Amino acid sequence: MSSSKGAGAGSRRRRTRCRKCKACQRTECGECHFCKDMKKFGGPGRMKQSCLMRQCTAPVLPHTAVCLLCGEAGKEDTVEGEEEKFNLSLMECSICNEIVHPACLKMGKAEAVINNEIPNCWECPKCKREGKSNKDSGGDGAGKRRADNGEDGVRWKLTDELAQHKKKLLPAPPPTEEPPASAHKRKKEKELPPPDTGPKKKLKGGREKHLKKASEQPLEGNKLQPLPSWGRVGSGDLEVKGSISHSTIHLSQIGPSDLEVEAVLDGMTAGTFPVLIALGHRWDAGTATVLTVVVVLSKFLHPRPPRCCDKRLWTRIDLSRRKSITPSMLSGIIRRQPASLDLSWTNISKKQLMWLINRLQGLRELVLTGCSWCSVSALSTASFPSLRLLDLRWIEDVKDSHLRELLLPPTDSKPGQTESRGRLQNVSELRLSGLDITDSSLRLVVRHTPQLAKLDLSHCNHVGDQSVNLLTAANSPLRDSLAEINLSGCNRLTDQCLPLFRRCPRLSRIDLRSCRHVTPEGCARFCEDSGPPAPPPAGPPFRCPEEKLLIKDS
DNA sequence: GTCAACGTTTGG
DNA sequence: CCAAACGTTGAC
Repeated sequence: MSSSKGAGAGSRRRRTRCRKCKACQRTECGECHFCKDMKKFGGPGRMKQSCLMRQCTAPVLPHTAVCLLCGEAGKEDTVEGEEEKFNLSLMECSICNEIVHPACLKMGKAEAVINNEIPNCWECPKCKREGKSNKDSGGDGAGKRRADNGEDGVRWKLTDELAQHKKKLLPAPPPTEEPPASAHKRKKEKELPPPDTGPKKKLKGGREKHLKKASEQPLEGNKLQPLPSWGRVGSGDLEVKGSISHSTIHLSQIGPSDLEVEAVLDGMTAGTFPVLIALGHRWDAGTATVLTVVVVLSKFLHPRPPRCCDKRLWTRIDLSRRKSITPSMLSGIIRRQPASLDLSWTNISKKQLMWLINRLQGLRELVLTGCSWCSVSALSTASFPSLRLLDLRWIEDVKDSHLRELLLPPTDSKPGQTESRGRLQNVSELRLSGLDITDSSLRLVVRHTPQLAKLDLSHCNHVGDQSVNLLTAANSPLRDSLAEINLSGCNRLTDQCLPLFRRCPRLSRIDLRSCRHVTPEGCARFCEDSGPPAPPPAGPPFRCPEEKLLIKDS
C-alpha cells in the first residue's frame, strides 16, 4: 500500500477536513456503513472511513503544506485585497499536484482554471499552457499517481473526439452520431449513481474526483450531450448557447455570476449549479458551437442556494422511473442535499425512504407519484419542517387510516409543546390525484395543512360536493389559503358545488375538466353570477372576473 | 503517542 | 468494476 511519499514536485498531499462545513460539524450517524465498521459502534474498524454524513464538503490543504518554490506556508492573512490574498495563498494543481503561491509562479492567473468548489484548488497556468489535463497527470514527473481509471479513459476519449469536431467545425453532429452510445450511456450514469446497477459506493472515487476534477464535475455530463432537447425557457429566462471543450464551458452571451445554469440532459434535469463555475473559466464569446450545449439561466426558476450548499450544487434530483434505488444513489442524494427530490414510479423501499427523509431536513419538494403506500408510509415516521410540496399521486393501496397516520401530528409530541403540530404544517401544495380519499381524510387535510394553497384532488373517486363544502366551510383554514384546486375527473361533483367556491377569496383556478356531472351551462352560470362578461356556454376555459380561471371541457 | 480518515491497492 | 482492506498521513 505505498501511498505517495517523498517531497518531490507534485507528490500528492492529502487534504483534511475543513471543520467548518455542516458535515464536519455534525456527529456520526452511527447507522451508515462506515459508522457500523467503527470500533466505537461495535464494528471491526477495518474500513477506516469517515461517516457518510460527515464527508467534508470543502477539504482543505493540511497545515503543513508549503509552497514548492519558496517553501513557505500560505500567507494570505498578511495582506488585504482579493488579488493579493489569492497571490499569497497556496494553490494546489489538480493536474500536477504541485502546491505553490501563485505569486511565486510568476505566470499570472489568466491561464489558470480556478476550482471554485474546492478551497485552494486550481489547474495551474503551467499545466494549462502545456495543454496538460487530468488525464496526463500519471505521466508527468509526479509519477506517483496511478493512471486514471477506465472511466476517465472514456471521458477523455470523448473529449478528444470533441476536439476533433471542433476542427471540423459546426454544426453539431446529430445526437445519434457521437459519442458512441455505450460510452454516452456510461457517462450519463456517472451524473448520478447508476439506475439499476448493483449497489455501489462512490466514496473514494467520488472523493478523489471531488479533489481532482470537481471543476468539471457538474458539467461533465454536458460534454456528452450532442444536442440536448430543451424544455422550459420562461419569459424571464435567457437562453444561451455555449460549447464545451475539455473541462471548460464557454458561454457566449452572459456574465452575471449570481445566476444559475441548469443543464438538461435528454430532457431530464441533471442538476443545477451556479454559473460562476463556468465563469471560473475563460470567456470566449467566439468559440464555435460545436457539440452545442444549451444552458438556461434559471434565475427565476431556482433561487440560488446559500453558498454553503454550493458544494454539491444539485437543487433538484430526479430519479423518477428508476427501477431500483441503490445505496449509492441514496448516499449521492444525501451528499447533494437537494431542495427537490423526485422519486416517482420508483420501487424505493420504506426503509430507504425513511433513511433519506431523516437526512434531508431541508427538503422542500418531494414527489412520490406512483410509489406504493408500503414505502410512502415512511413519511409517517418523520416530520418535514421545510417541506412545501408533497406529491402523493396515484399511490396504490392508500386507505383512510394511512392518511390519518400521515396527517395527524406525531403522538409523541413533547409535553412542553403548546400545540401538537402536524407533519405537513408548512406544505403549501399537496397532490393527491387518483387516491381513494374520503371526506374523513379530507377533514384531516383541512385541519393539518393550514398553509395549503394548491390542492390536487383530480381523479379522486370519492370526492363530491360535500367534500368541496368541507374544504370551503367557515371553519376551514383552507378557505382563506386555497388559491388553486384541481378536481378534474371527480365524477361525483355536480353543479351544486360551484357556488361553494365563492367562499374562497384567494381561489383563482378551479379545474373541473372531465367532471361528468358538472355542466358547461352550470359553469357559465357560475361565471355569470360572479360578474360580467359571461363566457360562451361551451368550450374551455371559462374566464371569470379578476383573472380567475375556471377550466371546464365542453 | 492516539485517533481519524485519505487515497491507494486488493480481491471478488 | 466495486467494496473492502489497509498503510500512512495529519491533527491533536
